[in-house]
This record gives sequence, structure tokens and C-alpha cells, in this order.
Amino acid sequence: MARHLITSAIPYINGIKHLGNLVGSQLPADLFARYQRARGHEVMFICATDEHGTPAELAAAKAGKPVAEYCTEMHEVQAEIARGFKLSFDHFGRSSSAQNRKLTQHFAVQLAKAGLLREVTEKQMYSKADGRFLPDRYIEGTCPNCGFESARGDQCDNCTKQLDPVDLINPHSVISGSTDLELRETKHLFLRQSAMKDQLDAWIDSKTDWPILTTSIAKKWLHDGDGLQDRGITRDLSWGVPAQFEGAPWSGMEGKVFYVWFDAPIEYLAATQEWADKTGGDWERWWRTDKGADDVTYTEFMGKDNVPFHTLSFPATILGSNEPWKLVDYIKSFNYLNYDGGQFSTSRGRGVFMDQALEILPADYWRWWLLSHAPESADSEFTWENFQTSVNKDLADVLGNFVSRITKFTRSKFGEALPEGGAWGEQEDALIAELTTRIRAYETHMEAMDIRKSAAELRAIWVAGNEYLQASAPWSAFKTDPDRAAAIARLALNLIPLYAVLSAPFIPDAADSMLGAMQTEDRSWPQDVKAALTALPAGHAFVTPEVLFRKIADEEREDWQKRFAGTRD
RNA sequence: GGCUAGGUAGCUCAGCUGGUUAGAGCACACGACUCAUAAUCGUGGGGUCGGGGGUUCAAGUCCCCCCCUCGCCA
Repeated sequence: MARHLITSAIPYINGIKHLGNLVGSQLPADLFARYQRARGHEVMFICATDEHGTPAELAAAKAGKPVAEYCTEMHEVQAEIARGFKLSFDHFGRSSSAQNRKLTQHFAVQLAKAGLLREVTEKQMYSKADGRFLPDRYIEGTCPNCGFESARGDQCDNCTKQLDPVDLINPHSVISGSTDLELRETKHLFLRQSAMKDQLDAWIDSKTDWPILTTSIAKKWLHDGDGLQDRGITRDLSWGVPAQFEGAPWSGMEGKVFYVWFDAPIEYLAATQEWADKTGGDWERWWRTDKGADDVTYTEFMGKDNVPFHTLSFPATILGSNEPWKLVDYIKSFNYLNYDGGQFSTSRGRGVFMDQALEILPADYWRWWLLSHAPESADSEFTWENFQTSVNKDLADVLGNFVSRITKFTRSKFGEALPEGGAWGEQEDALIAELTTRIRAYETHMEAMDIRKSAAELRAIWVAGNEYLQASAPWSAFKTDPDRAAAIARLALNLIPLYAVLSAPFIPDAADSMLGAMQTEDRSWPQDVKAALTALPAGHAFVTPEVLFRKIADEEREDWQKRFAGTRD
């Protein structure tokens, strides 16, 4: 039995995520976790909310709530949606936890002791009215280049020119509107990533089996221009992990917090600790190679925007600590999912968001489409037409109808129990041979995290059931040789639990319904297909299930198309 | 402008280190079947593999130039 540590990139606390965010990390991570559990391996599947930083503070202020309270509420909202999508986290943590605070401070101290932190004095805009330093993008003014009046401090959205806040004409705070801004000196801690460049470079080079998307992004950051740059890991904020040195204020860093991108990945460890504190489990067994984690395989899932932090900054933190923490073994990264010819847009309400998706259809419909179209090799696109055809064809016609046709046939000819009599022949041998080949291929693709290929293979396995029924034609056999029809029905009914077990990582609810209908709890993996197809004996009672997947009608599709075109506020 | 990844049947995509007539699903046409959610199964039509040049006995697959998308960065 192997041990798999699996983490999904942690979603920011602010707002509800769209389907592109879901398919880029949480959903494929869940697929992998469910598969590894089904194969009998020990799995620790971790996710969390990323709660610190300025956007959370501002969103809380807008909602008229203290930021901690706002985060608690939003965490529960996201947790509820995750449950709705059947994301099987062993723990869904919070980066604002006490565990993360302590670990983040610990790593900072370790890095300082290793000489990997340096102080940098820089000038930053300070707003007297807001009583705080302002990140560049929270300052707006007139663009000196094109005259656009709402240019941000980091970039003009009109002419795309990169800006410095001091370049802006009439700069003002986005938060309060105040123009009473001044440049002030402030000190920050920088992580000396540049000092670790060669070490990181060699490490990335050793990962020859990683997706090209992952390694190419890492190498670009390592080699572009002047190479890997040092990175500020503190901010002048109040909402975050306080910069402390072994329990005392960090000299020169009083009142500052660690940057959200420093503490967020550390939350993977902290969330596991949160899990341990809640369940009495042992979290270091998953994370400390000196405490049992040397046999753990650690896989991270994320969208491509998260790759630099997970290939460079976070490993720099781990390696630089000089402590035996578990380093990632495989990074599965994803491109973006576009929406109907453009991008999903949170601000313009363009596209389908996780809560809305669950309002209109059950989780399995979304899981199937998103996973079978996962943006692995390139950006992919969600269109309602494609969604409708895939769901109707794959789920309703191929899988759902298979379950329906064989259960109803058996019920009408033999009653609601597996019929007795008859023998297998060549058709059954052929089916077993085909299924065995395909299931082994499915396993290979799942192990390799080739998600689209896994989905295609699974679909082919479903199709094999329909082919078998078509070829063996029990409805004809019944007229001349009822025993033969009984043997066919018995085998076909055994295909239902087999399909349930194989399909569960993709469509867990449907899998439960299928097992429920067949009145079995056996979820063991079909290592031996022939044995699996005789698992339920003659006489075993079943219940003819309700329609497993309903079809999406044209009118519904058109309706949704209009509804999600971009009006949500 | 730099960098990354792409540009393969109407649509969505497979095609590993170059090798027999370029594949799948959907859509389309025809046929079979009638147990089933008018579902299923079979057969077939359809591609000068973005354009041009080169290497090779042989290139979608390698090299060069150009065009076009997506994203990141300047």
C-alpha cells in the first residue's frame, strides 16, 4: 500500500470561484485522490482557503464586517460548495489558522538563521486618510502616457503601459479616494531566492517527467533576464501572520505581516496539522521525512498562474529551512478554461460560478464535463452546446441508458433479482478480454494523471456494455432459450457495480446510486474482471433505479446561455 | 517587442524517441435492432496535418523563414 499526499492550490477567500478555477486544481486533485483511495492506497488530500492580504481586508470592509469574521463566513460558504461538488478533502483548512501562523513564523526564522533573508528599504505610497501603505494596484490616477483617467499604479488598463505609482497624474487611493498620498520609506524582508537559483535549477532539471507546462514556466523564471529574483515576503498590513522572531517582535519589522504568498503554501502543512489536531492523527508522518514521510508520494495540482510559486518560492522555503520537510514529487498544472469565446470574468459575472452550477444541475454533470475536457495540453473552452451534447450522449445515453435497459429488461422478463441458469460463451469471453485490456489502460492513464485519456477510456468501457447487449441480444434469446437470456442478464447486471467502482472518481453520486440499485456495498477494484462479473450471484435482488442522468433540453441550454452571458454583479 | 504553448476531418481533440493506405468522440448519411432515457449497435463519406523551403530512402513528427491564435512578461 502506497501513501499519497495530495494538495490542491488553495482558493482565495474573497468570493466564489468559477468553473475554470475548479477544473484547474480542486477537481482533478479530487479525481486523483478518489482513484488512489479506490486502489486501496492511503491518501491525505488537503485543501484550504487562502485568507490573508489586502483584497480580503477590503472585501470585509465593503461587507461592513471585521475581516476575521468575514473570512470565517466565506470559508464556510466555500466549504459548503466544495461539499456540493463532492470534493473529498481529508481536511479543508484555513490559512489564518493558529497552526499556519506558527509554522509560517517558524519557516521565516529558519530562513533567517540560514542567511536567506535580507532587509530591503524601499519607498512606497502611504495614504494618510487610510492610515496604511497602498499596494500599487490600489492607487489610481491619470495615465501619463495616454491620459486615461483610471490607470492603476502598476499598469494602465487602457494603453497597457507598465507604471509606477509616482508616474500617475493626480494619484488617489482606490479605497478612500483620498489624494493625500506621500512616498514613505519602509523596510521589508526579502527571500534570497537568487542565492538558491542553482539548487532550484538542478532540482527542476531532475524532474524530467513533469508536464512541460510546469517545467517551462519554472525555467523561464529561473533564466529570464537577470535570473531568479529575490522576493519580498513581508507587507505593511495588519491582516496576516505577524512578522515575529521566536515569539518576539522581529526587529525592524514591527507591525508588519508576512506576504500572503509566503504563508499560503505553508498552509498545506498547517492544514494537515489542523487535521491532526482535530482527529488525533499524526501530521508529521506526512510531511517530515525523518518522521515517516520518506515513503510518501506528494502531488500538487494547480492552474498555470500558480506554478512559479510552487516550483520556486515554496521549494526555496522548504529547502532553505535546512529541515527534513517533504518536497513535492510531481506538479500537475493546468491551462485555463475559457467561457464561450472569451474569459470567465468574476467582475463582469461572465461564465458559470460554482454556486450557480450546482443550482442548475447536480455535481456529476459538471464533474464529468470538466474532467473529460480538462485543459491539460492547451487552454480549452466551455460552450453550452458542447456541454449539452457531452452530458446527453455520454452520461444519459451511453451509461444511464445502459443501466436502464438491462434493469428494466430483467425486471419484465425475470423479476427484480439476478436470474438463474444458462452459460457463458464466446461473447462473454470477448467482453471480459476487452474490459480487462481497457481497465488496465484506464489504470495507466489515471496513474499518469492523463485525465482526458482516462475519461475517454472510461467511456469506452461503458460503450462495451452496450456493444455486448447488442451482440448477445437477450431479448431475442429469451424467445427461444430463456436460460441463455438469463445468463446474459446476470452478467450485464454485474456490469453495473463494476461501472460504479470504475466511474466513482469521476461521478461519485451516480456511482452510489448504481451500487444502491444493485444493493451491494462492495467497492473493491476489479483486478480480476471475470470474478467481478460473477460477484453478484443468481437470486441477488436489485432495485430498478430512477433515471440516472436526465437530458439537457435545448430550451434549458438556451436559457442558461443567456443567463450567464455576463450580468452578475 | 520578448518568452511559453498551440495551429491535424464541420466541431472538440489523440498522434511517444521520424517508417506500412493520418486516428477517436460528436455531427452527417445509410443500415441493423426494438430490451432501453426516440436510447443502442454497425458501416460509410469527409483532412494537400497553418504557408513556404530544407535534411532524409522515408516527416504531421527534425531544421530554417513567414502567418495566425492563447497566455505570461516588458
